[in-house]
Amino acid sequence: MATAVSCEEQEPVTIADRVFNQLREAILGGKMAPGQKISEPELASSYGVSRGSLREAIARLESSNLVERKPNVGARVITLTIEELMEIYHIREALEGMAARLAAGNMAPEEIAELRKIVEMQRNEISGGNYAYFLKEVDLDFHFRIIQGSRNKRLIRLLCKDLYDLVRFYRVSFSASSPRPEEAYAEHSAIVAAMERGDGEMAELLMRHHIRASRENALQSFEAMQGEQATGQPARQQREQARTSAS
Amino acid sequence: MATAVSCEEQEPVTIADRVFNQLREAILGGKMAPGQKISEPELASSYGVSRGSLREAIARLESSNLVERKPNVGARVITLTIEELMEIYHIREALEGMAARLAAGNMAPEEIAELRKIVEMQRNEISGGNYAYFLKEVDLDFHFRIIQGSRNKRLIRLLCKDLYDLVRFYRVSFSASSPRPEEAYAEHSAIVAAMERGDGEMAELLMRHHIRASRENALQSFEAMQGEQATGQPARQQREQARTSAS
DNA sequence: TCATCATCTTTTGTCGACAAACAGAGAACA
DNA sequence: TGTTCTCTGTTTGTCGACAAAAGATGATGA
Repeated sequence: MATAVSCEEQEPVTIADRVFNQLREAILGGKMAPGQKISEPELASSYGVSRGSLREAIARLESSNLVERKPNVGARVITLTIEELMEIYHIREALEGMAARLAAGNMAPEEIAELRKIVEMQRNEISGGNYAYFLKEVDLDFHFRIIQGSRNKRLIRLLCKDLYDLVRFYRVSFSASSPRPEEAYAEHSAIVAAMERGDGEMAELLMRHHIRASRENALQSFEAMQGEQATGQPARQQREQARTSAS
Repeated sequence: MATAVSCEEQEPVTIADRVFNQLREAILGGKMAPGQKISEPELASSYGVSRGSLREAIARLESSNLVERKPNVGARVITLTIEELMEIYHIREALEGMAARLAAGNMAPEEIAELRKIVEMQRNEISGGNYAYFLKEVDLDFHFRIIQGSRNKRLIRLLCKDLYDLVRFYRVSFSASSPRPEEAYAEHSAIVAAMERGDGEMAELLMRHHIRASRENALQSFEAMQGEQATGQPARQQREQARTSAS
């Protein structure tokens, strides 16, 4: 069973495609700081392409909400505020709730069985005390599979292509969302249970509860971080701590 | 009181902006048929701009989901199938439901009072037997104001900029969504009543019910249209009938 | 007559160059 | 000393031209 279903990113066929992917990875990987200016001539020579191709790549980054462009001024990597992150969580709550409802009616029993396996894998990792990177991947896999299970192509594109890039970017720039793996496991398990019964309405309610809890948790850990930063404690330590977390 | 709040479209500052707006209007206005090929040289000379600017406009149309582009092949105006329209309705149900919930908590009492006025205006139009274009505008205004009332900028952009263009395009290409103004009025009124009580949860439920009813209605009228087309009756007549409808 | 292949035309992707707009440094003035 | 204006350097927006790829057309063979 392949973990990291992710969302299929078609491989680049044109130069602008390749540059877009590279820039996207650079931003999501933290190699470009939030708010950083994007200089067209500089990047063009850096990637060895012309400015035209680079501009097309930037246009696609803009439509992915990863950069902001102002006319006659240029493009900058976005800077996510905590308010915008809360906005994204509200949208995720609505959309992934709908995705869970649809998935409960559309996923084949075998697919739901795989979902159950993923959740149990998550439990084993937790009981082994493993709060590491792998756990976060499994968590993403869980959410992605349900989204795919909705069979709603536009919903899939909206969540995977537009919103989850922002979620990843947030994790990089804030290095946040503190660990609550036990709660996440219990909530995931309940969602799968509802889907196993074919209860789409309940699956939606549980998914919305799950994401709402994530949002409140993210807000609290952000405010705690702000407080500690104000006291002069270096933020580095919390970041290291938060890095080993899931959902 | 200004009707047609619409969503603020900033006026063009650059040439690509202007061409984008013109093309967008052409597509939404039905001047470009669904599935029509977009020839870059032809359109460039037609609008009197270079191919580079036109390509940027097309890229923005693509990010608005109004055209589809294949590498080395070109761009075509999208063709909405009934399945895709149903997908959009599901997304609207989730997102506008959330918008109504948030709006109930965030809109000022005066704003809600204006909303009530809009709904009553709708009732007067209906009792006057006026099922015309104006009624559809009022309906859009109602939905837009609630979306704006959510105060969630990303949600606003998502619904206004991405989804509602598609809804408009659907109305043009299918000329559909049959009239059910009385039901729409009752549902709108109930939504506002919930907001007047500050009951966000109920506002969400009612909004979701409203959009779900619209979806089922659209599906039924589509199937009826298909059936009548199969019997040989010209579709023109139904289109004329459907044109004088709301939500 | 139909299928297949070669050739040609059209269209897209890519590139470099020019003009307009913005940003910053330095000078002039209150 | 602080503010404003100007000048200059850089960056963005726009354009036309070239190369590669897709699609169309006609020719050839079964």
